[in-house]
Amino acid sequence: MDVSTPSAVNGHAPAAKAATIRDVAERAQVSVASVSRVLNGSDAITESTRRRVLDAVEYLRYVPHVGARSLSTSRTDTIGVILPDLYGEFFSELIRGMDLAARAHGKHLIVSSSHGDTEETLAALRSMRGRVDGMIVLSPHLRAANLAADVAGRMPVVLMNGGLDEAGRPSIAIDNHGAAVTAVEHLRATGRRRIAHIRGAAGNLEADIRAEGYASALVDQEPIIVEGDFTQAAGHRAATRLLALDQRPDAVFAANDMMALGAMLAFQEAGVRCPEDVAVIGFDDVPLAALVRPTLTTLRVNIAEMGRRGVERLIGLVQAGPNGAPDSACEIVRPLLVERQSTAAAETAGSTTVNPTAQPL
Amino acid sequence: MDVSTPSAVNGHAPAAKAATIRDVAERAQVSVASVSRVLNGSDAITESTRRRVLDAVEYLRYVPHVGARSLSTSRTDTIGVILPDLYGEFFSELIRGMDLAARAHGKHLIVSSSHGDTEETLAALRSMRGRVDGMIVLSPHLRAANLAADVAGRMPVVLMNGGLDEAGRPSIAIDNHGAAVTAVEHLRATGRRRIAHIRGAAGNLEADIRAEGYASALVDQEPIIVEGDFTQAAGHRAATRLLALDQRPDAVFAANDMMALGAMLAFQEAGVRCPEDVAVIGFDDVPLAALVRPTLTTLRVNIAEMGRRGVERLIGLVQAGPNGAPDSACEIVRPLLVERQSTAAAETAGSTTVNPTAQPL
DNA sequence: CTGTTAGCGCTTTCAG
DNA sequence: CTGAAAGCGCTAACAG
Repeated sequence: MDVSTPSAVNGHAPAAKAATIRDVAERAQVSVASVSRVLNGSDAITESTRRRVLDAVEYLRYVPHVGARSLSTSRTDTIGVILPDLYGEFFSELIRGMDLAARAHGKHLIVSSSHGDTEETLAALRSMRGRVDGMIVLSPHLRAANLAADVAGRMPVVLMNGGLDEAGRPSIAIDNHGAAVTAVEHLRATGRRRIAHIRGAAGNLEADIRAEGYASALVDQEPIIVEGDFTQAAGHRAATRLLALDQRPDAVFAANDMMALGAMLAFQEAGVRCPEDVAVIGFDDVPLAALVRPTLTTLRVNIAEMGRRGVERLIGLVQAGPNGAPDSACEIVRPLLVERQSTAAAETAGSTTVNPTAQPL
Repeated sequence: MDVSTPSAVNGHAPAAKAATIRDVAERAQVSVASVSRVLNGSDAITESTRRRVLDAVEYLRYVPHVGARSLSTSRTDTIGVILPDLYGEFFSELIRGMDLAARAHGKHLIVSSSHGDTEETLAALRSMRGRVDGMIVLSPHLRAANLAADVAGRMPVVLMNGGLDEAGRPSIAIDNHGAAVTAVEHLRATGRRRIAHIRGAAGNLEADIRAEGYASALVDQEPIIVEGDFTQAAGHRAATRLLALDQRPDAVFAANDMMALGAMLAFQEAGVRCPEDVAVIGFDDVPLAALVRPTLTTLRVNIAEMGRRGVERLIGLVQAGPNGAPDSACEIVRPLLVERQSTAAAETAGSTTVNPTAQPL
């Protein structure tokens, strides 16, 4: 052993260049096939061969080249995720859930954001060819998502884009319509009779469905819908417009929590009390919802769980292979109503004068 | 053309199996080499060849197989990121910044979390071999990070683990010590004389350095340190313990914003006013910091920007190649003091009776 | 049980 | 300007 080589000191080969399976075979005096076998724990192998191989691996610090491996096995053990964006709690929770599930199955995750652009979605998808075994596509636009599924060709794809009408494609979607109805009904049940809606970005599928659900659940009133884009600032602006109305609403259903929070802030600034003067309900149940005062009633979506399910669904498809039973089901996630202070019943609300001097967090 | 094949209708080949470069060559009546040339825009190519190739590509919906390509070019155009966790705003912001930078340079991102475990960190690192051109490693433990850099062998690695003493390795770190000193000095400048510290998890490098910086900046007082773990709940517990002290502190420096918020909540519940009775300063400047009341003074770290810098640094290393000028610099990010209400000067604080009835968000 | 060998899909000399 | 052929590192028959 050439002790003059620095790294030879700790019994390792100089790592000028990463060792290949051939180097290992050579050093262990066996064929590459045997090395491969040992490393993949496949066949029966003589204990002595195994030892020699493992020693060589150790000595050379050999790490199999996944790229090469997947080229020959045509498996990558990686799943691709295409998101419209990476900003905000929704996506980070989703990724976390997916990562957890992926790890549990020994898969890798490769994430790409498309910035909501259909072209970019497709570009991202293409660039994943040969890099992943399957994909999960989130897109606020039905078209992009479906297109993506087409482009993918034989690669399994799970759609998670909020639409329920993914006929023929494996997908997971939130029951946006049903949840919106639940929101309105809850507001009515707590005594509100003039309910407004701050909707999400135009053209966004989920926003459309929630708005539609809202409208369909109204009783004795016309829809009062103001545009938003899922940001807190938009919620603030929308609420300001609502306040300027001749007939102010006594309740607001915001298409997500961040807008609900923005609206609450606007109300507060205007001296309009929540929930006494106006009730507010959000959607998502971001952690923040329980931290503000009044705490925010909302429709909880277990995002990480959705991510997990998406991954497991996809893994199922991958394992089934192209000849597996065709999976065309749309799994539905039903948001859960979480009642908090912001929609406390109108009649009892007035008496909720708990420690008015406290500095709410 | 076989019009009976469904997809032949829109002028495409049946996509039973993804087309390879050979299929394209065959259909275009050229060699695979020419196809490769056209696709890589390399050599000069006859216009007619180019056309034929592009037509074939279009017809076959050919997408190059990145895995195969990288096997022969030994480039992957992908950078790997190993994080201790994926939970919370810090990491999502970091990933967002990294993604932005990666996209800007036409690179992909592959993220893996190690759950803080050194073994897992190494495993993740190994599994990235051949999949990435370089890595960014975040680890709260110096050891894991350094080990990782070793294991990586010839692969460029940028460390982002909070330690400043990464002698000999390219790295990016927050000036935790300096920022902690700034926090203490700010508290003193606003009249506080008995400053406590809620520290981060034991064994966490950043937590250690912040605590040390805190202690070093004290004047005329002994350190008052209570343990935390970066969660809001820990901040709450820690504050409760501080309140039980014989001599209550008149200021608290929490090692991050979430703990600061938890502490504020605890103070509020105990009827202790902030900032009048006790000032609170956090670290990070999460969005929430500006939304609570009182708004939270904190040390802002531009996380997305850090992510961007990490990626660009790594890309630089990758392009420089193994023979590039050795880069052993530690880039330092200095947090910025953002003064808000939670540390308003003691003497003026009393008069800040702005609209006490407002429902703070 | 182990070695030989033919690819996986692509890039890249090296000759025409 | 274009084609033939040699790999990149690994796996998986197929023989021994």
